[in-house]
Amino acid sequence: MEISNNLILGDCGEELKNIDDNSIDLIFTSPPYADARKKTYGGIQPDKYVEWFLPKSKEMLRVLKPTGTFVLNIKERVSNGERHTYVLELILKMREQGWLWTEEFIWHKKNSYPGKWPNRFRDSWERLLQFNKEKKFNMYQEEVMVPMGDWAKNRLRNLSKTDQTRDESRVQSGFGKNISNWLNRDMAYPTNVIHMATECGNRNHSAVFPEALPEWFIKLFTKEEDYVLDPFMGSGTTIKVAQRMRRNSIGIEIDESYFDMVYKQTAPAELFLLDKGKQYATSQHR
Amino acid sequence: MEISNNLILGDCGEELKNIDDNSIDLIFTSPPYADARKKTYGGIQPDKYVEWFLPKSKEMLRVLKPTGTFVLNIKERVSNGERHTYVLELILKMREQGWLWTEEFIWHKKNSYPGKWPNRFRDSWERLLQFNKEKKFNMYQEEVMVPMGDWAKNRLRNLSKTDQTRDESRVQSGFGKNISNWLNRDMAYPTNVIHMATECGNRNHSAVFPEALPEWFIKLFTKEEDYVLDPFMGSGTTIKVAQRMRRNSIGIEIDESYFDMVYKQTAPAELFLLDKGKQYATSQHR
DNA sequence: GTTCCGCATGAATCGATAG
DNA sequence: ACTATCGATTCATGCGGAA
Repeated sequence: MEISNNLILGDCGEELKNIDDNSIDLIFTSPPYADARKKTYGGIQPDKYVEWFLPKSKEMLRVLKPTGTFVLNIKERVSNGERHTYVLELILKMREQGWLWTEEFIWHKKNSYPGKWPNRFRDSWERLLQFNKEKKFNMYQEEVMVPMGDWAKNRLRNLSKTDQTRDESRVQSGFGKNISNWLNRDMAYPTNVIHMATECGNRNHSAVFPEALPEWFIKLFTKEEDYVLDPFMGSGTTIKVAQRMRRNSIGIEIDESYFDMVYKQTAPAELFLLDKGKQYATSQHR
Repeated sequence: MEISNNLILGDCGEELKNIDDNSIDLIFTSPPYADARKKTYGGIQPDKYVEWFLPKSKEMLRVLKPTGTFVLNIKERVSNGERHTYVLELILKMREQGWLWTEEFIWHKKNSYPGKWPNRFRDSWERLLQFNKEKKFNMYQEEVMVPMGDWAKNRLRNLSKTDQTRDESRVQSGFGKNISNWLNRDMAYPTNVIHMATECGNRNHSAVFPEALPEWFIKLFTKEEDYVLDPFMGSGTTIKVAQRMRRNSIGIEIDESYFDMVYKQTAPAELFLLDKGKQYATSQHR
């Protein structure tokens, strides 16, 4: 089966109109936050954010399948000493558009931006708002199961301290393999709090979220050959992960340099054939 | 200096009116959630929650000192497959009342309520909404500093393995003191995500939150002899912690059996004298 | 092949300074 | 007075070079 990767240069408010009704299984996106990324985006004023976003979310509602899910990564900025309320207002307005506000996941960023202020600590979480079109939607919970609670830690604690310290390599080699076998038998469902560090800027492409974040939601809400859309593609993290996971993907980006970067980085089919031994289609670019 | 502990039986909407303007340093409370605790609070309907709460928050605004803080522990319930929006609406309405929505802390509940649903994971976080009266408020950040990241681990790793394993008692006695000195110099400020397990319900009164939660905010926003108010006292966790920390406290509770329980459990002054060797006043009950 | 240390780098926020 | 820009603050992370 061919997997397509469709990259579109343009404003998603316009480009979304060319996408069919009820054709997308998962929309995962992180729109530019108000006043952030000024250089690449226009730097939307916090007070204008809702009216800027609503026409786009209306189109997203149209293109999403009834069984599909929209996951919106967003966080309000501090404005004049207060958290701005545009995200709250956005949720209320999107419900009026017809969206169901199913859940709010928390992304806990362990390595948040440093800094010190007299009246505030560092902000180390972001919202992952889950919206749906219908009450019944596709969710594949088993795909994101995790090793159970403190199980591993407890087992390790029971080993003598000497064993732990004297030969650390054990844990990473043969001994570790045993552990991972046991782990498979003791998996639990995750919660709505996701712990993930942001990727550090040492690599060239500094993405705003780590690949593991879209990967988690793609696993949870789609299966292979489903359609994933990111209307604010940016550095293309969501799209690249979707392609790697054999999901059809559509990415829209208004900034040409971002678009070109993703276009170049999108792996040609040959690489996938070598890496995975599976058959992939050549990426479709426009 | 005498520390008072004032317990009031009644509806906080009424009883708050007897409290002086600008007299409270910290309001920390967890109001009955919509539809929860039906027996004691009549089970406020989600759709009526905001209008039920607003008159009370108006009085809280009046009694809070300009330098004071209101921390509201709340989480919206699932209603008809969606997260209900009453918390969002409450924030917007409270801002119209004059409150500043300074920050939203996340309480990550490590051991959240178990359960499995087809379209939803376990809910393991709650909101801790920080409201203020003025942009400038009292905040004692140093009081809640935490050991810095992997610093301790790295330093410990540098010690010879033998020292770590051969004589553990060292770490806990003289040797340990050196370490804790270093730690004091290498503390970091916390973030706005608070990791805390809920207390297991072994004790009779199943408290809504662990003592460490109000303790953290009492440390952060008050000093000794300041005034702490909990208008929805419930099992009295906030009040008991405040008293232990030498803060004056006022607790209001509408349910008589809750009230009686806290009244009986509030430690008499003699116990505190023995425990701490400091002078405490006899608790004032009304 | 390891492990270790040094270093640059952020979806940030405040307060002061400048227009 | 109100907005725009800038410096100072701070810490988890992962890369590269060194031992």
